[in-house]
Amino acid sequence: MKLTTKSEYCLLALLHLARRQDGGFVKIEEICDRYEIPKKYLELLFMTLRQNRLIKTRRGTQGGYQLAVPAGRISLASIIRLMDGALAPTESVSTYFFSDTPIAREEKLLSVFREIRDYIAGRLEQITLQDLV
Amino acid sequence: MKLTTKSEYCLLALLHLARRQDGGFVKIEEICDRYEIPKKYLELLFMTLRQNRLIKTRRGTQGGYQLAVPAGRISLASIIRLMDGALAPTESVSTYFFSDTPIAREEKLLSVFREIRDYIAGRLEQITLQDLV
DNA sequence: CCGCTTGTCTATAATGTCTATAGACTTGAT
DNA sequence: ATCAAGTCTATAGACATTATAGACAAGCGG
Repeated sequence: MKLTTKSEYCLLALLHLARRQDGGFVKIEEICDRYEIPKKYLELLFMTLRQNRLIKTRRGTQGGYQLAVPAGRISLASIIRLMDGALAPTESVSTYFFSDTPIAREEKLLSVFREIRDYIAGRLEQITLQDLV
Repeated sequence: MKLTTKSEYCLLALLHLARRQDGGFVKIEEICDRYEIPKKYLELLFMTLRQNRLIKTRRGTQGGYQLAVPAGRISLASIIRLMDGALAPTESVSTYFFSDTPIAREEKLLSVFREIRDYIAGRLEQITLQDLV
């Protein structure tokens, strides 16, 4: 796992939406202003979030974004996997993004990194946006 | 932290040297053959390991590489930091490679990733090549 | 000393990923 | 109708990754 701005921007943006869940739709510019995120870039990232049903949108005046699911049901793991892929330190110990890497044949090395992956995944699956509001 | 082939190749190569510590110098070709590593690439990586005193070399016939330090004194953390940088999932929670990233202002998010960083670093600092021989 | 073998070092190239930006299009409210 | 938002596809610049090439240096065996 390595967080890029994709995950980081989305974590911030979704957290912002979680905090404004009461009101209507939140304009993207509000989020960009608050966290200094390039607007066009966040729009791109939001497309992915929307296609994966994490957020709902409305167009036009009064348009914007809101969470499509209660904040308590969106884990940090799901956000990061969506934006940056595997939580594991290397894909040879990844559950959802498995592929062979050079260390694949050294079982002891693998088990070290599997243990780390399990810790990370366990932790990030447990924590939701609600916990951070 | 994200392992690239740099770390993975070096972990394998150093582990191989750890297993052949008794004999003399190990030729790079032996390692490359065993793990299917491009020779010129591993030579490049070995330069870094050598400049950081993890390995010693001898040139010419009977030349090759060997560990410069007992296997029990080389942690996985030191290898990975050298080749791939921060163990932390993002540099805003990294001790040795700190820099600002977008999530820097959200203290709760930071603490989640700090906890993960601490786990990874603790684990990888504890495990040495000797443990994997 | 010669010639072979092995490591050293610098430069560079191919490919992929990250981080956007541009611009034409769609939808909804008034 | 018009304006204000989001949608979508394409593309580009910078950087990282993964090497490869080639000239050089050092050690060994005769």
